[in-house]
Amino acid sequence: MTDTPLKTAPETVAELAADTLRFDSFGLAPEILRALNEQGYVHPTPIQAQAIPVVLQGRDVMGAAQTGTGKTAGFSLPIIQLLMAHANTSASPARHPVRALILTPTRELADQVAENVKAYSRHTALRAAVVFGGVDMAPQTAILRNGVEIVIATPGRLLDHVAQKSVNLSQTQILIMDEADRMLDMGFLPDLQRIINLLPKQRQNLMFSATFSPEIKKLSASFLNNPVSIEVARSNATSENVTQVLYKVEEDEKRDAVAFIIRERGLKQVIVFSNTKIGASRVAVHLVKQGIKATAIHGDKSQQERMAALEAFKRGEVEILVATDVAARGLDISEMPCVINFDLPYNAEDYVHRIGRTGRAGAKGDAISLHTDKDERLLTDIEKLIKQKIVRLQLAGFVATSLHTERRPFSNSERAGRPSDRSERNERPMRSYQPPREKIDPWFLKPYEPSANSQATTIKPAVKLSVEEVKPQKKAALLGGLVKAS
DNA sequence: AAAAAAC
Repeated sequence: MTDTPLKTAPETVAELAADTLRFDSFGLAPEILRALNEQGYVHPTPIQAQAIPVVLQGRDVMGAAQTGTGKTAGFSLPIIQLLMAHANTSASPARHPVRALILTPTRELADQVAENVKAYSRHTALRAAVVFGGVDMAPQTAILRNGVEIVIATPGRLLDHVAQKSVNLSQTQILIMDEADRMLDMGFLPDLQRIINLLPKQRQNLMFSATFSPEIKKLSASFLNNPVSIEVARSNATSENVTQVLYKVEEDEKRDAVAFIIRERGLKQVIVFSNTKIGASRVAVHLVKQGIKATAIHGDKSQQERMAALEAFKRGEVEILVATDVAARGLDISEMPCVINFDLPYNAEDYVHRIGRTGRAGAKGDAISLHTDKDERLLTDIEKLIKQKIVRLQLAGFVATSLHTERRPFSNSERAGRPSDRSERNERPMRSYQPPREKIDPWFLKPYEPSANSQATTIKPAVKLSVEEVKPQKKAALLGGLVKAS
């Protein structure tokens, strides 16, 4: 499925090992290998190479892996194998006990994991069902009552089915918690605890998390039994394939800035992240008004609308998906060349997740974030977490230039003495800014000079731009902010 | 502070 990344040159020992390995060297059943063959998969990814043998041994696993690493296949292939190998050992097969349970934090992710599991198990007798809220319960109930071995679920709806007695978890041998850090963030712990109380004490546990916070370590210590740690990417690290930049704008310029960036770079298949549901909707509306094919996806939309938006985006009918953090994790959408943070996320970890939507599977990606004066603290948190400084650039036509009374970029001399606060300038923001259509290059960059050992030095802009020196005092101010951070 | 997830 789209879950398995393309191969790139091996870099780590694990990757080297994975390169010489083939799926048929794990002792997987012919039915599974056949499904893999049909999809053209021969070599496992690093996390698959590490996870498959360990899961097959029946060990608990704590996996630190971002999406796009082949994580889903990493756990679903061996659990399919385990369930096949120990088929029908249940004393009461008529009761159709669920034998493996996969929990995810969002409905879309549940759906996606289910699609993968179904594809990998299609030649086996195993049945899988996906269960999440926002849609009619009756069809789910019917499938569950008919009997399934594997359930993929969001916690709330699963507990609903438990209350209705349409699902029996008393003989579940394997529990998989996907995106466990997200589940904690979202306050799923009580539901998680309730579900775990329904499971047999003796079972195999697999927990996956993109980041490795103290809370996750605590959860792992309480739910996992002597787990094997599997780590592919450096934890809390962002992909080296992703070029990260920051553009400073004023709050009321953000929507225009996003439209501008999309148009100027000719971006297609971009996720724009907003911190709020209302913000996401507004940005989408604004982009549509500017003739950009955009739509919003967030938790206030019906499940039908959410699925339709995602489908339209995957098909390319919608080019810009404006999303809340509902889409930050897990969703595997191919060909994501760029992610834009309309707002910087409140949690630094969410930054990692959001920009993890691009630069997948060895491809290059751009992560563009807008920030305002108020975001300095968030920025220092983010830079601390990812252990690198993000290059700060300025966006022509914004902050200091043509959004205002004059519809052209300010000259250097004009810009130099200009107060940054709009009220001081006694100016009214322009409501709908139309970037110049002609071939006036509206971009300029003020490269922020990173500290000597910063990784940001390797970052190059994605578009050709003219470069201008940063004023010494401004540079000092920027540096000052960063020095305090580290 | 806000997002997500059950009716």
